Amino acid sequence: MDKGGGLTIDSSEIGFFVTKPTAIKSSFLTSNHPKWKHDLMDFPVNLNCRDETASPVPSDEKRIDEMDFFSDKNRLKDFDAKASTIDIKKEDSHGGVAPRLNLDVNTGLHLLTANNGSDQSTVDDGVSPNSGDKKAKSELAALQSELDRMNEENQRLKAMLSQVSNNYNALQMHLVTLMQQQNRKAENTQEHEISDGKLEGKKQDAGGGPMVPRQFMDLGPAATADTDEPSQSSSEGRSRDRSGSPHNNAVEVVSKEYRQQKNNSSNEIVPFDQDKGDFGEGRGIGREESPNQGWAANKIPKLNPSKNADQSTEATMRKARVSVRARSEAPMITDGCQWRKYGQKMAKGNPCPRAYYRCTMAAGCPVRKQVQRCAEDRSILITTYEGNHNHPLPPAAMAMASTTSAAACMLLSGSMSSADGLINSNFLTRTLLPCSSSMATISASAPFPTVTLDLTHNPNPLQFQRPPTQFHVPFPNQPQTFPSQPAPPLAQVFGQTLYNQSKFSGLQISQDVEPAQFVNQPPPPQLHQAQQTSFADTVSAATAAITADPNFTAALAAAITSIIGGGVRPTNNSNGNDNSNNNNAANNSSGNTTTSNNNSNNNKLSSSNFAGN
DNA sequence: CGTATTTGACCCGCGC
DNA sequence: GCGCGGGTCAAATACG
Repeated sequence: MDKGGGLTIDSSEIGFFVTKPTAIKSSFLTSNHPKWKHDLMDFPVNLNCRDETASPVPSDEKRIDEMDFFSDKNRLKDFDAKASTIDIKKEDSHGGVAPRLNLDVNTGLHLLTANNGSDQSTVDDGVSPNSGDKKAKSELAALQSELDRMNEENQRLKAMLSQVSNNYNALQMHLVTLMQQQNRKAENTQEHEISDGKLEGKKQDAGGGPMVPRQFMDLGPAATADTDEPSQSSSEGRSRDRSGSPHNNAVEVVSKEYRQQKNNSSNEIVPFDQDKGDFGEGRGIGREESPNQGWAANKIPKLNPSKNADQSTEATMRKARVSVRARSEAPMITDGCQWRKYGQKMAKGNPCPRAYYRCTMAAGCPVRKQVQRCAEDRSILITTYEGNHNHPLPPAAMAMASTTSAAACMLLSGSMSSADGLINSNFLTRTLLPCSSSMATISASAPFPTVTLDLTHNPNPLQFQRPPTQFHVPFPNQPQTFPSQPAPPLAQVFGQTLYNQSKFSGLQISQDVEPAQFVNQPPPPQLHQAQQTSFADTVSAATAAITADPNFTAALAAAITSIIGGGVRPTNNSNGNDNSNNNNAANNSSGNTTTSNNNSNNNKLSSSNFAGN
């Protein structure tokens, strides 16, 4: 749709929620113009019309007219009067330019063709002869009726979306309530266990009622949800991976992953339970990332004959991946983690090799990532993450980890928590990156459910040029994230966004900052209040507000965008360069990666890994 | 010499 | 059953 030419209406832009469930591309027609923001939900068609000014008409004239014309939909309805007004003004100021101007106006109304010579003659005639005027008026009337019809349809779609969103939110809240009840029951059960030792019956009672929410939103094997360090037997019993294979390491990793997964399951119910062990935020990330289990773990379920339902869920979770597309000449984007390359393969359909990295910040960390250049545009680096860290993360790694984990969680919540993938996928698309345009792509058709964060179409290049503190994730024990970095890592913006938004997805978020507000006390939806508070509070309040008001998304997008970037530019002519610069800057300033993405090694590795092959 | 990278071989899942 | 492709291993190699 972003390639849609001229003023042609794209159905996905008329109602972005009417999209395919399998491959949804966020199409937030972001524009920071206040009028655009205001009309975003009411008349999204306007935005695309304005964004793409491919007409040979001088851009100054056209832009001004289109801005005035489309920025207020009411003017469309009163077009007759307004059109003549514009004509007069233009004639006054530019003289003979008037015909061109009218051409633009008519083009905009047609919304179908970029240029229409008949329009020009029509409107030219409309200035003088009566017959032409009538013709123009009749045409305008037809257009107006068409416009009304489209508005009506849009309203209808909006109503549908609102209803669906309300239902979803209601279900989500209900789920949270049930989970809390379950948690209380579990606690009571434990108390009883301690007091009178009656374990079995109580556990069954406790687990009997809340089974629905668990099935509904199970992000992990919940059988041993309350164990901090689940027993080896239970985890290993379910994590048999290539038990006969020589991949002992994989088995070990998988076992750890399952333990982690169980923690995830419990923590999503106990949002304030964040002090298990010393993982801190890194652990929080790991919990969020419960759906992302290690590469090797993808093969587990086939060797687990029991608990089919759970297995399918687990398989889905483990297969979840988060792919980040960014323009970068560096061989690898800097995400703050230490990676060791353990393989490289030529993938089918791509002349560029795919490099395999594993996290080496801690022994047995299951996180893997694949790095590959885009076949179509080799300036685009595709980094795919999978797995959750089992160790504390440095501040520099938090953003990307938050990004990937939150994206994965939301992806899985969307794909698993409801049978209606359409709704959830769109919900996810809308909520993943409301401040960006065409950045989040959810692909359920791929072998693995994948969230693709496309940073190659950065709608607001300026946001990366801001001081890093503007985007600093306010982790309490990380006072300085990138003190010397000229530009924040690309992940940071997304990290904050996704991290916060993952809260209202109802998933497990238990980082030290801001105990999950959503689960217990969703703040009231007050955008204006949010805009005036700190960034963290702002986003938290805003995300919580979404849960109460689905129509709040557009406003939130504008709010976050204004906060983060100070303004979204509808044009993205230099996006690639900006992103590329940003990535390189991030690479140059980070010394956390042990792979050769530092200054001296960039060229070497780049040539050997990607260019040479 | 220790560590990281390279690269061919191997394992596994999947489709035919 | 076989071939293909993705993912991983581990010996060889490179590098500081």
